[in-house]
Amino acid sequence: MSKASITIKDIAKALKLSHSTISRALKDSYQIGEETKKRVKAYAKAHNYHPNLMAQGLKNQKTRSIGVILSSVSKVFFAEVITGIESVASAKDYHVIITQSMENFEKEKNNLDQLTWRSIDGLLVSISAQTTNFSQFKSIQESGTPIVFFDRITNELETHTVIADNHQGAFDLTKHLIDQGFKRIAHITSSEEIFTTKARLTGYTDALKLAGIPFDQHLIRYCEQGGVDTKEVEKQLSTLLELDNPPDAIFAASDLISLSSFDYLQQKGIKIPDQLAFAGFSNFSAPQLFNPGLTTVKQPAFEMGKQAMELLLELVESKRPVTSFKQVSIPTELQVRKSTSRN
Amino acid sequence: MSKASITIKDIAKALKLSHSTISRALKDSYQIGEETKKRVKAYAKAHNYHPNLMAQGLKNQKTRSIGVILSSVSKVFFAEVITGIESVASAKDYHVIITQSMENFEKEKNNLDQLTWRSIDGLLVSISAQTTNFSQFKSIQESGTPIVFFDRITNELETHTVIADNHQGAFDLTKHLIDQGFKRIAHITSSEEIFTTKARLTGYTDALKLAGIPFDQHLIRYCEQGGVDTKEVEKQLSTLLELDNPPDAIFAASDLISLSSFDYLQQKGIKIPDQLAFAGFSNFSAPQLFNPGLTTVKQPAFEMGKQAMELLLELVESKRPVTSFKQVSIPTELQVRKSTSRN
DNA sequence: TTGTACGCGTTATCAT
DNA sequence: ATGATAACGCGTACAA
Repeated sequence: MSKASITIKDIAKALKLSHSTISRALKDSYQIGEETKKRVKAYAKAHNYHPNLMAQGLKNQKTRSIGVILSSVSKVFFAEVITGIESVASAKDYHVIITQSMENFEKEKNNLDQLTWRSIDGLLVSISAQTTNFSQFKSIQESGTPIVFFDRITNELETHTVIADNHQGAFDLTKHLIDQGFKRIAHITSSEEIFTTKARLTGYTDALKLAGIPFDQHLIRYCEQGGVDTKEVEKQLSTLLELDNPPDAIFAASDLISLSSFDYLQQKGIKIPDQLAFAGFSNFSAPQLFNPGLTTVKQPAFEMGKQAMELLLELVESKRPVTSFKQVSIPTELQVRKSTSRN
Repeated sequence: MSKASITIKDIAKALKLSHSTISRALKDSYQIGEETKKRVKAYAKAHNYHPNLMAQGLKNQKTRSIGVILSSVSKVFFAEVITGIESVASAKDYHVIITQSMENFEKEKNNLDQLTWRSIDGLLVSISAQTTNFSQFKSIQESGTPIVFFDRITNELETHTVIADNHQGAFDLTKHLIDQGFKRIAHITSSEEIFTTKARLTGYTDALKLAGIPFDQHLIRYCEQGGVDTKEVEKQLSTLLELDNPPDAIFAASDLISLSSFDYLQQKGIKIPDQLAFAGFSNFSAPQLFNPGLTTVKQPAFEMGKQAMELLLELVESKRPVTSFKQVSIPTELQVRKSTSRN
């Protein structure tokens, strides 16, 4: 158990100074002589001194830890977001506690409780598909812990937000389908409530409008659980396929939904894109290897994580209360492949 | 900044007891009367008391945090491992600090330094493809911080290890290929040094031996960087394809290598499985959607993370030094799909 | 059965 | 320019 780590007191003894002098010298206090500073710093470096984070935290009421709530690390999108977050965190000596809500409101609440009593300095959240009540987030914010929302955001709280440009991504993809000659484009998406759903839906409708294609409510299918349950997606899909006037193209709104849908269509023996075109929002690592290659809208995951973390640390480290907030929106990237090509 | 969190002192004042009595009552000390215990606990619960982790840590020289080093969270395998780790951690009130080595020895060293001076209670490691020097791990272990290795392990340190049964997985896959009638099976794998490489290679050779197929050194190709660099994989592949007597099947040893290889073969217009069969170790979320569906050996990622964390916490929480160590090996799962079917 | 006093490593407020 | 001392919240040896 004996960590060989050295403390300020050790340095004080060795250099025959008081521990407060050491502390000040290490923080470059103006009250300490240059001579002493040098001696202290040299000794500290030589003996690989690092401040004890718990002692610092106890004193300053800061933990230098940031909580993150997202739906699941197994989604490539979030894995990349985490990498973005970490890149900022490690540079600024914060550490990151990641929790997964699995799209479940209760789990999200538990994570929130856990993180709260661990007394994190700040919180980064992509809200779950089930969440409609934000009182807990609000009370955390009011108690002084800054929150930044990313990906799945809300306007129930005033704070920084970071999203992919969902509207533009959905617009681009829909327009691409229209340009390919598809006319009945179905949109299978997540819970109606959440932010991304709305943004993507308007991107979709705007593209239709621009092309003069009438909007058909029957072509919009919601998955309340965001597609965690495969059955849910399959049900919506089969509803679509059984329409009197079925779609000729499908636009899936997320990784999970894309996956389940694509799988289901394959199983049903439906030929893509000949019988039905298919595309979706997705950050799969290898959509080109699918059968056929999958047209995707890719979200700038790393960049989103990075920027969200930067904004959060701004709030955390700000001396005075921040009152003006940024709504960052980062462009998506349309990658066209075989699954949407009209022969 | 004012967290509304309540402390032991607050409870003491409210109940007109000393703070040490409160502390003891909350830990069910035998020296405290049942009556008092009840009152204290009731009050604590009612006011949502939680011990301040930093104060506890400072006192006990424990952080209740566990460091993790792995190559990249963007690999589905590791994402699932993390979920397994977290499932144990959150149940036991530990938190997990995840760092990524990106298969780079220097980064691994930095992560190790970072984690060390954060004074973690234990360390979970899948070593990078480049690592050949274990002195830093050794000194951490000697200084009293327990380490458990998983996935990429080493026998340079004495400790618990958790792996997938790489030998069996490689054996099963190779045998499957042989049963399908393939005779020249190439194996494209990671750095020659690392543990998993060796285990998979012997699984491969054992299957060949059993079938009476001669071993051909030319069919074994190593990627020193573990496939982070696509070019590296492509080079090894093209070497294989240009052999006088080229392979009729390829067995890739990892996610990354599978991906790069499969992609390259597609680009070259090589028909799988007709011209060349293909299979690999991989935890892709949807190998069935590939073109063609990919035969894979899947590693029990969640289970590995879970067991590794459980073993680590055993060490961390053990009162007396542990001297006997477990080498856990968890079965892999062969999933046969089109990419290895002989017509 | 309960209270007092001290220490964990650091920082801040005094004083010198 | 430097030192002594208190405080952050908790746990525990020692007293009572």
